[in-house]
Amino acid sequence: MNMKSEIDEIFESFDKNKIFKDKLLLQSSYSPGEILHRSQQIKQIASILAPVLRGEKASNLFLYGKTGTGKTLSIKYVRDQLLKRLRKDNSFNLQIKYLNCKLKKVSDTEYRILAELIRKLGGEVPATGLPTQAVYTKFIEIIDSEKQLIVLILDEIDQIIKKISNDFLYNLTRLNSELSKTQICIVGISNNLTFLDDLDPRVRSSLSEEEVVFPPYNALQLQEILNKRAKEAFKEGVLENGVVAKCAAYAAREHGDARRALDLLRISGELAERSNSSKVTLAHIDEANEKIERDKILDVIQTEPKQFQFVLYSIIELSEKNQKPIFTGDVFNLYQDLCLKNKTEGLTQRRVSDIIQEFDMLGIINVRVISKGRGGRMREIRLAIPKNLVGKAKKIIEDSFNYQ
DNA sequence: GTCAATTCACATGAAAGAGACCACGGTCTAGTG
DNA sequence: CTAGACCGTGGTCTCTTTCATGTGAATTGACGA
Repeated sequence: MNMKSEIDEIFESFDKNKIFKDKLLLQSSYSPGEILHRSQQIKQIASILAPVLRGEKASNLFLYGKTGTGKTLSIKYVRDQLLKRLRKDNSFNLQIKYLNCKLKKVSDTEYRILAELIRKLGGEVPATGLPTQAVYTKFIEIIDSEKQLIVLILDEIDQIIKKISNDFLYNLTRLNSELSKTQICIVGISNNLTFLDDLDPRVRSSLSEEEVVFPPYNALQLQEILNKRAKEAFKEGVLENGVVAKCAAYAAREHGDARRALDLLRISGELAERSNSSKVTLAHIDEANEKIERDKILDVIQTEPKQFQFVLYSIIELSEKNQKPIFTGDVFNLYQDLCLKNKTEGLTQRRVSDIIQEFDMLGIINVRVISKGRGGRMREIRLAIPKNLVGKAKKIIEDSFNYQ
């Protein structure tokens, strides 16, 4: 977004780097050689998937746990170990493919998931234009072209259900019966604990032949994880006493999310670096915590399409004017005025209603459906942007008004 | 006073349209031998 | 004769509209005490 400050940031950290030794270790994409507090789960996964080493189909596996509890990390670790072991004894063809269903370019449709899978398996599919059935056929073709064993790891598998339907997974689980040579084994990962309940029973039983649960880390475990990485990532002595503990405590409060803890630590370090401090202090953590929150919100606002921004602007205006909670009708009216003033075609109330709901999901507003008896039934909307950000948010939207 | 029907102002769902993008196969055109 | 330009058809995707149905409780009005 603001390119300049990002560039500055990079230059500075190269220029007079007093804080970091190796920042990469704090990036969420980094996978450590050793995973703390997950040996139990990793052992489980390994023993369930072990049959593939003999060329047999393993049970379908289902992993669940909240975000940042090491699911992805663990499965990738096991995958790497399996592949490493395999190389020594290459008597059959094993493929382990990891696919995150939530990535923007992937998610959403059956077509794209299949296309992405095909691409991972070395095929070519155009981004659009083909009938879905054709892609499906091609998928089967490419899988079944030779005798092999495939392990499909589908991360954030709950997204598939939400966006597409049960049918897709159902087809996937039944794939084996359509294949003549190849066998396929599915590992589903979800951070939605209730996900299994909404699942079609047929899918559920076959998808979760085996389950592994990832409990959240507690503050102590988080601390150990952070400590281990911090030792490598930071220069000696730059962390003030209690910094790690505080990061861990913050993250533990957010259902033990290790990724969050690492982000917090990294951004604290960056802030310290930028403010030319030689130490990362407790204050930096608070600052970082705020920054993460702020960036998240402002970024969302900025990248939202125009109509969404109009709606949000209406909400902001209204909630600034009166302290009382506001309702769908108010927002829609003001929104229409706004469109009129800007000579823009407005959306229908149906659509605006959906937009409001989407904002709720993004966490920018809080919404509750209430009934005022004969006064009707509507959403009660409250802005969830911190007060000190409202002005900034408004400005962002105003700026983007002026651009067109 | 009580109880069921009514009514409001939307929420929520389903389906379908518009417009952008794209692949594929067929046809046309121009360049080549 | 053939490679490449061009076009029409039919597909997906996203955002949106249209039409339909659902919904929770205040209000109403009939009813009985």
